[in-house]
Amino acid sequence: MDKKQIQEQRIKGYFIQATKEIIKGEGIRSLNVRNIADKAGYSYATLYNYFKDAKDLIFECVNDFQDECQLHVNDNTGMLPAGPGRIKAVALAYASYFIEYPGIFELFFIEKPYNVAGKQPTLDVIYGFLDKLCNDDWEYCRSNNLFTNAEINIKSAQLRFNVTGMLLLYLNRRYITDYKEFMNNIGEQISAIIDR
Amino acid sequence: MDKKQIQEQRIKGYFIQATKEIIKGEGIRSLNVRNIADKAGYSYATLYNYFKDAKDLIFECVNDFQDECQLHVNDNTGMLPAGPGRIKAVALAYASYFIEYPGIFELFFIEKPYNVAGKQPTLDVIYGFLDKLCNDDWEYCRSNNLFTNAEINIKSAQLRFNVTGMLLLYLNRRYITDYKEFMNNIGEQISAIIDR
DNA sequence: CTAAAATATTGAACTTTGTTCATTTTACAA
DNA sequence: TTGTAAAATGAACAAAGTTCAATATTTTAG
Repeated sequence: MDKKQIQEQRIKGYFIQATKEIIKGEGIRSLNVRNIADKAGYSYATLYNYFKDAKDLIFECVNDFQDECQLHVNDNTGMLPAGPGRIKAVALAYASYFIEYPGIFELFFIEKPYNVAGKQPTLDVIYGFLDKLCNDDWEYCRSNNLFTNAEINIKSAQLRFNVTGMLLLYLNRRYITDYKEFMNNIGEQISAIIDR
Repeated sequence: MDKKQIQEQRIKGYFIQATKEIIKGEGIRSLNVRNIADKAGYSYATLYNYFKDAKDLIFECVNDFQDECQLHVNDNTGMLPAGPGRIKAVALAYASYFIEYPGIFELFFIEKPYNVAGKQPTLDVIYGFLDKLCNDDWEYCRSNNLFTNAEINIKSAQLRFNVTGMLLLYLNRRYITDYKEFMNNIGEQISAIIDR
């Protein structure tokens, strides 16, 4: 029965791939079961043989997007030396990823899964994602006594909440400015947090 | 033609009142033109004689909710002396308002109006709302040399972004904790910002 | 006061989207 | 080759936003 599982995973993959393309292209708002299925080369009804519902399918994309975001961050910060400077660069790269793909921000932070219990692990990793990206650098700061444990706890939390809030306000047009100015502002905020 | 305008405003008011009740009660997700019209005592089609579309109607609620939130904040902080201590209390009361009415947070920060140009003034006042609530206290800090202008700019921005981010993560279940613990955490964050 | 004109209200109907299910198609083992 | 299990599918339904022609009400002119 192993063949069956391979085939099932492959077809799930087609739907997930189609969903990811639409989220990255037109965004989450123009996502619907019919255009997902079209792009995957199946009928919309077939989708329900592989996923409980549409929410279930789109939350399957979270892990892939996290991997992709991590790559983007590594590409932009991997050459920097560990420490506070790289934390700033990581946070900036993290923000720029979501600005490039607003639909992914919506999926990560705004979309509500119907069945919260089943999706809780996914929601947890979203919450801790930026911390995970900075983990090595926080460890570096700790072991080199650049910050105390208490400082690290405060700073990492401030980074997480501040960046999330800025992105929400910017992407939802409550915070009107252009990209360049926004990146300057978020850089200032990040520096204010890290540099004390 | 003044009578006409009074009548039109009155009927718009019935729809707005109905919408506000549903947002505060069942939340934005169970809001639809048919249950709004039912509660207002009209047909759903009548709604379109008074509002361009459903988005237009629900954004009309923003001002009323801001007034209500301001009252809530004043009730909880009006007796305190102006200054940094009251800024903390205002930010906490502001957060507690949105926690009591998650639907109002969604309306303020997540809901997207189709016609962004027409709604931009509303979006601007949402962005500056917390700053407005704290305005007297920031002025107090400035004139008493408790903080420099630069500090006030940084701190007010940090407060705005940090509180918005925490509320988003908490209300959308990325940040799993109970109400009491959350209020402790947000108090710590606010203190870290204000107390330097 | 009445009839015509203007205005307001309304349900029917259309669109879009998510979902279910009975039916058809396909794959495969005997 | 054929019978059966699995997979794929379109028809159909529900919920929601929106439009519009028809109906009801109000206002106005004679």
